[in-house]
Amino acid sequence: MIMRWLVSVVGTRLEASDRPTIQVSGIGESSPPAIPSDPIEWNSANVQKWLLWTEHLYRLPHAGRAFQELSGKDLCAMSEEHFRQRSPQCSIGDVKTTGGEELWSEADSSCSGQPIHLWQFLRELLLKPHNYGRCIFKIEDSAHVARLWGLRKNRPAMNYDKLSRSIRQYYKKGIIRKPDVSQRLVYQFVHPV
DNA sequence: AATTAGGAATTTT
DNA sequence: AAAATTCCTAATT
Repeated sequence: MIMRWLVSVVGTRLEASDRPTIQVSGIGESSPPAIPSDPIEWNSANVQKWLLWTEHLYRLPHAGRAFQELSGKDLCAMSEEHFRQRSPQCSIGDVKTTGGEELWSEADSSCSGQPIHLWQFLRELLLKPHNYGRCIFKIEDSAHVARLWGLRKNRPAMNYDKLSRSIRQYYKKGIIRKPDVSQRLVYQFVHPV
């Protein structure tokens, strides 16, 4: 549950059809350190590491300390109420219940107020559950990504030439950079240490 | 031929 | 005013 909440705050999942467009590469995975891909298998140390890292990277409210001794299994099983109880500051995600199934209202950038930023959009594309912590990515189909971005921004003339220029504006700001071994179409989110 | 890197002007929010 | 877009030149892969 909390996992789903974090994902919903942090970004949306990719549609299955869009998956091949942006692909996380296996190069230089620095953080977070080797953690089982399935949260269910995490021990409390793993949970702690992941929470702190995620909070830091995505500037979430600091709630990690409230979940100190929890295992991954506990964390995944945690309900919204339990979560609020532990961490009153974080009551962002709205939950709607439909026939027992909880649906997280989109707390992602597409409906929360201000215009979406390019880096947020890219992050959304990257934030599939299995991609926790991977932040070096390769754009497999630049034209496709540009098209999607143009759709999201209502900018039909968008192309990779322009999209990449916008990404380059992030170099100075320290949001995205080229990885140490620069490769075509490969970028890296700068994660705070 | 496609991608990268920035400068610079302009537009959008 | 910040973030993106548009357009462009030059260099690199």
